[in-house]
Amino acid sequence: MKLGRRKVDNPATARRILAAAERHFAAQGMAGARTDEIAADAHANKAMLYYYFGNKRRLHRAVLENLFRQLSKVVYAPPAPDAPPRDRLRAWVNGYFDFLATHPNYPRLVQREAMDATPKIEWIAREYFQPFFKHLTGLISDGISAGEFREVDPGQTAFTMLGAAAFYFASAPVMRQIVGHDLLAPHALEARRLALLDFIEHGLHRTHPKRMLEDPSPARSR
Amino acid sequence: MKLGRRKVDNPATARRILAAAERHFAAQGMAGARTDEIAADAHANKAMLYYYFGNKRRLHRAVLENLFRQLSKVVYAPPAPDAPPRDRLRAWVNGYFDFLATHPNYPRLVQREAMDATPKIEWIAREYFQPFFKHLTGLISDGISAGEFREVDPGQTAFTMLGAAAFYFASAPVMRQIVGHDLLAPHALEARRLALLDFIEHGLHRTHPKRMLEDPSPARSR
DNA sequence: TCAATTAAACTAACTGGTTAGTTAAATAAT
DNA sequence: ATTATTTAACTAACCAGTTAGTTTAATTGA
Repeated sequence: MKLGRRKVDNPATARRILAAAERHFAAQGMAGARTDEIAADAHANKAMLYYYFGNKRRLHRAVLENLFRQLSKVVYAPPAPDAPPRDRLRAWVNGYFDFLATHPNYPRLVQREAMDATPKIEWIAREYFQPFFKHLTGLISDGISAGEFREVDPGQTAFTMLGAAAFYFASAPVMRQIVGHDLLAPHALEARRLALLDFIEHGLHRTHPKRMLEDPSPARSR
Repeated sequence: MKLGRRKVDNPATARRILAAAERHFAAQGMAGARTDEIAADAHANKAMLYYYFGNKRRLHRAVLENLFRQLSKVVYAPPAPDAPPRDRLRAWVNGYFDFLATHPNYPRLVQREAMDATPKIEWIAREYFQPFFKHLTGLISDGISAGEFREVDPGQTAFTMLGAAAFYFASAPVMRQIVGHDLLAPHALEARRLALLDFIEHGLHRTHPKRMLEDPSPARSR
């Protein structure tokens, strides 16, 4: 009789713990993060972590699910279902980019999971990565069918796009030391967005219209 | 003056430990890897790990330096110093790709370090990442100056290229579950190489000559 | 040639600090 | 009054690092 009666919905303590755990898991990884430090960072007693989340692994999972849920809302929303593939793909990239920019912990958390060979996180692949990936390849396929994109391999192109986007954010901590400025600063982010869209534009499209850079999209959140 | 048993410079045990540590650090991270498991995997007594490498952190550092040394040999070698930038960049991409393909632990090890915000690994950035990055941006700048490439931002383009290459390899463990086949299998790697070169070609060059896909490069190792 | 010598290479068992997870009791909320 | 929330103190396991001693092999000297 496991009654999952926990009112884990709202309590401020649970939210503080979740936020602190997100930071620590992103920075140190699941194995490197310390429950004592998470609790201290959340201004909570360590026992609260177990009271609300059971154990370290389930806390980690809760962090991931919380982020995936937020991402799903943003990235699957069709801003203009009947718009040309070119615009729909650009809107998707902008949406994904905005999410990465506003959730700086996400790329590192996910990259860490993606590098883990253990099948213990198989649910992540099935539940989130797979639909996410299929959605992107679908957008690319649509563009090819419509004759707007070159006849690239959608899967390969999806890898390239995801890598180009995720690597920038995941590597930001070290790259700061290399390029000498903060990659996550607002103006750096806008430069990255434009460069990304520009490169995709030229790599993917048969023709290179100027409009992709003008950015009049209704999908942009900011 | 000389007495006793002669010291052999690179004992088999030390090499076995280094190889096992590379696998474990890549798969589990520095914090997640267990010294007992590394020693067992290397068929060595755990004390040998400390005998040869001092402690866990120095073993980890030795793993990284060993790989960086190998990479440096491959990726800075100018196959044809006076060749056109287009060819030099393609040779560079091929060399880097070959290194990633033949050293599957490297991308995950490096990505893990890149995500760490701690300045304890500042030597990596200064000693290896910085020259590596500068070299790539230099190649791109040369191509722009020569009028062969579009006037892109070299730094942004380097991020895109590195991300597109590294993400594929670093994410291979999970992506296998998503796309249903092994991304590191020989035919998958060749497909990835071609897709990468093709996308860079179209994203970077002013014109899109067919020859980039023919691959008659002398820089290819296989 | 062959034992004595010396340093390198190795092993099994141990240690102590760290860390995930628990408990029992107190307080706040309904 | 009963349940939800919070706390300090506790415990058991884990795990990096050590130690004390053994084996192997190169070198020396008679």
